[in-house]
Amino acid sequence: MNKKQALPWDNPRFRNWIAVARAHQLMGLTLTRALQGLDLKPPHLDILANVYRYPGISQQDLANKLLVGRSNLSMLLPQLEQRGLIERRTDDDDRRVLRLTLTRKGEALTEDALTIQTEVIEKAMSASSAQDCNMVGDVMRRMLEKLTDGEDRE
Amino acid sequence: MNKKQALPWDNPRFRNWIAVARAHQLMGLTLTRALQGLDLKPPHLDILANVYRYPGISQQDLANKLLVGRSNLSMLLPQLEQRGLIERRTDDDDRRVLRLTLTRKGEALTEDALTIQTEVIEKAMSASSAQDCNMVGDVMRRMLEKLTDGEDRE
DNA sequence: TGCTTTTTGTTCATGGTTGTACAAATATTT
DNA sequence: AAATATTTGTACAACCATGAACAAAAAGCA
Repeated sequence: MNKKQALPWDNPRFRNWIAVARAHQLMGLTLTRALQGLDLKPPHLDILANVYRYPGISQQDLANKLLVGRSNLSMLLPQLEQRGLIERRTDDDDRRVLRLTLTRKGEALTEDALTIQTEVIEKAMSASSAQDCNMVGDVMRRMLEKLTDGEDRE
Repeated sequence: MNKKQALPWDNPRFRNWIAVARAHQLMGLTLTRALQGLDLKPPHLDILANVYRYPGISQQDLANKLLVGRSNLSMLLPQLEQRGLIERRTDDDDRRVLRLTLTRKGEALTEDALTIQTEVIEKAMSASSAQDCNMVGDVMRRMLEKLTDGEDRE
């Protein structure tokens, strides 16, 4: 009869990954709402947080870290620049690249936003032990390796 | 000196969640490329997979399952309908709701796409034991509970 | 040096997602 | 029964993200 040919939902890895996807999406929604008082959305915070952590990063390197296209940043960065959160200065050694840094205001806002994000994350993960959370991180980092490995060749 | 006021990246839960977010995004990119032979994108597959699993589901219920807005489905479903993958029939008992089902063609395509998705997932998670994967799923499901709990009250 | 190739960032057209405002059908209240 | 409220799906404008085509700068090579 071949009822439904072994539903993927019976596959443990499949089912568990779906849970990851749902959790991530719901986290995105929650974070969006938590950040709206700062007039920030998750994509903006991703940018700010990485410039906060890696001052002077180039747009290309930032795009690689965020796993987004360069054109994306070309659209978003001018907004953040006009809001006075970020500065773009062309590198003297290589006049193609724009180096990104946060302004005072940008740093302050980023710290506020990261505090909020951390609270949301800690609350959401509070039902799991630190050990379990580390296990999750380990599995994810192994996945990142697996996925980036098979990527270059081609 | 207050160097950088305890970076969130020093927080284990924060750091582990960032790994989840990156893995999810990279998985999305990988799946996008794996599906492009079928002319499907992940959002379309999400819809098809859920209609496959819950035939006769309403658009509202589907939106809830996918954690997206109704308007989103109002935009996407007509496309899938015109491609002959999905059928929308108004419920006789409640003529507001549209009940969704897959056509033969839609079922076949969905099965192909799910096979591909399952392969991608299994490959990505192949570096982790089944037990670890289950642990990940458990943590994620607990997060979903935590996040949906604090949501309604307001 | 002069030519080609690569890298970096921008622009533009396209498509997915959202929230708001709306119309129709149903449920609830009076 | 009549008025009101809620629910379901749609229309529209705004925003985010992408890939392709492009210009400028740098690197590699003849």
